[in-house]
Amino acid sequence: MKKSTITIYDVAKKADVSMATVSRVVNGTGKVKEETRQKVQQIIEDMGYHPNAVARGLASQKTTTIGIFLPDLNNAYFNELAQGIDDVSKLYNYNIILMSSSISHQNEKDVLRSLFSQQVDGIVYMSYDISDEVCDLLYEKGIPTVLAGVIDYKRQLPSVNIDYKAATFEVMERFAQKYNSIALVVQDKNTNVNQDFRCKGMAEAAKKYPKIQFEVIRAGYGYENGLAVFNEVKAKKIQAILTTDDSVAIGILNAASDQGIKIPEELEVMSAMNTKLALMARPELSSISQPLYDMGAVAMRMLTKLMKKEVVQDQQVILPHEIINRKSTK
Amino acid sequence: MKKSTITIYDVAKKADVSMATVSRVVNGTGKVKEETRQKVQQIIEDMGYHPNAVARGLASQKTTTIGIFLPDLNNAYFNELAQGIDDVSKLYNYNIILMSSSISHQNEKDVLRSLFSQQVDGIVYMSYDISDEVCDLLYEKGIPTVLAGVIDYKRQLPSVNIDYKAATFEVMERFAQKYNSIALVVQDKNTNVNQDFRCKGMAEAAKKYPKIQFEVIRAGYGYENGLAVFNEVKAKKIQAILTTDDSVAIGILNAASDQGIKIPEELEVMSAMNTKLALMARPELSSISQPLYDMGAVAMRMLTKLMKKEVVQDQQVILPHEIINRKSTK
DNA sequence: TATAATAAAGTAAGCGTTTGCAAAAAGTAC
DNA sequence: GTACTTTTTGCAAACGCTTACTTTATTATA
Repeated sequence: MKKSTITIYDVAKKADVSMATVSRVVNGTGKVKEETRQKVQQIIEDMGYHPNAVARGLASQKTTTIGIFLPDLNNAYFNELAQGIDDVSKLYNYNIILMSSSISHQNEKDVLRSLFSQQVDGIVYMSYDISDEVCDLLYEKGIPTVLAGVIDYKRQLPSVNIDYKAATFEVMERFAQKYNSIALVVQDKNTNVNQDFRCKGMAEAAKKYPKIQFEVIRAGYGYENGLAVFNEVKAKKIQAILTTDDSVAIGILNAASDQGIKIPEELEVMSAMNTKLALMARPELSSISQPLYDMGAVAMRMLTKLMKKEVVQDQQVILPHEIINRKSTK
Repeated sequence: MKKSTITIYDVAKKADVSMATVSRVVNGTGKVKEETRQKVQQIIEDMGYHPNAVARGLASQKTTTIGIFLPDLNNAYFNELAQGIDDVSKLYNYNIILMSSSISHQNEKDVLRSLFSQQVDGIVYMSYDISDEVCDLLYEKGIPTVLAGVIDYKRQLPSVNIDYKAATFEVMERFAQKYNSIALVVQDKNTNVNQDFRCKGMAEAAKKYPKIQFEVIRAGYGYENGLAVFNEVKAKKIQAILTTDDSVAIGILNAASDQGIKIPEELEVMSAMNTKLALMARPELSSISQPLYDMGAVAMRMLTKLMKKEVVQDQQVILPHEIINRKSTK
């Protein structure tokens, strides 16, 4: 155990200056004579003084802390986003308070409120979707917030995404040129905007290719659900499939292989997350590539601007996507 | 934008009591007459008052926040541990400040100090290993800390682990009964205690089975390194291999398949993390199972006790491991 | 050299809570 | 009704730092 904490006051006394001066050299604010600056700096180092972030937060009403909200700590999609956020936040010296809501939307508002009471300077919100309620709460609170990989219906909140609708359409169109039975696997949430966009993309394709049969299959997230959904795929004689979640796709892939169905010859599978799982799958998983890391990074960068009250003209960022053909599509 | 924040003072005024009383009902501390309690409670709800965690932290010297330190945000191993931590922390109403050190040990101490200045009540430290320096820093600071999935040489710090040496020995022994050329893939850090234990486990097996050739292969973490390491495996005609990292194992698996090497017939592969990746691999990856989620949970539980200054008799927890045979071993 | 600017340093009032201690109120026992 | 407990409450001092404002020192200007 060390001796009790050293405060700015201790430093001031030892340096024979006022706390204000010490504060100034610590923060680099205001004018301080170079000479005193050095003296104080030296003493700070000698004493091993480290400012108390909590006190600072209370006094300045800024915590240099941002809240990151995500539904699941153990999910490659959010983790890659989070990594982008984390790296940029480091660049700007922000600390991160993590809040996971573990699936249920129920307590989301409480979680958020807890973030508020922590006085975070800003929030990056990630999720499969965002409810109007949450969106309003965030908006009304007036605390800088940006959505990453998710978008709200009303477009009240700044966000960083790809164009889900267009991406889906592209894939669907490509499939439509070769097959007549195509499926989109979508998660069974009701209020999911992102999924909505995907469905719209498919609808558009369906309109353009009226003879082709387009199917929506609803399934949960995760590998097991992919495994499970394969039977439906098989029963319906689907020839090509687009999923949202890599784990689901891999489930389908593996279920197919296990049953001796050849991929991509008998079934083409494309996913839409392009996490690093895609490379580990066999056959390697084709995917719409969302630049997850970049999305996180851009979101965080935007948030720093918002927190500094800089004007950000385009608050609805759409990053380019790609379609990456690996071995699960022809 | 909402009207400016409501403080405990506002509530007190409206309820016509002192701040002290409001504080008491908020925290459930001290005696308050049931009648006033209800009145105040009501007003709190009506006004939508939420205590300011920062001020509270400053006044009480407790932030109900713990720091989680990990090297990589996007790594299934740490994520599963983190999930265990997160769930338990939720149970006890602790918030989480996340700090990732992104690989380099360089700035670890700074990162930790930043955690200190945030006045966290406790720390869960995860990493591939822990340097003596960091260990001492943590120890001297006297802030409750527990290591999860890692152990320090000196055993100064409480920790939760499996018995790496024994687990390795078991696998090695099993391999030794069938083959005469066996490898252990280990990460090329110098000061890695966990790896050390593994090597010791192998050494023991080597001693017991002197005719068998045991090999240590050094490689970095991650899928690509697994891919890369396969050539060495092949060149040395290794027949069975144990890796630390699932991604590395999958790299080996895939490289082998890609080159037409049959697994497990021509090469047995076992890993030691048993993240959910193991199930997604084809063939499914056999693995020593570390109960990662539980390790995280136990670590966090222990931390709560430490923070409450309860005595914890056994501070070096060893959780049982299993050897799970899937399809990559016979 | 006097005077206006400007730079450097200090003062002290917060920031929103908690909490030890004291005061007031409500019970009890006689 | 008095004296003494025991509850309830309120007061006000921290907690460690920032920052508007003031004072003092320094430099530039004429």
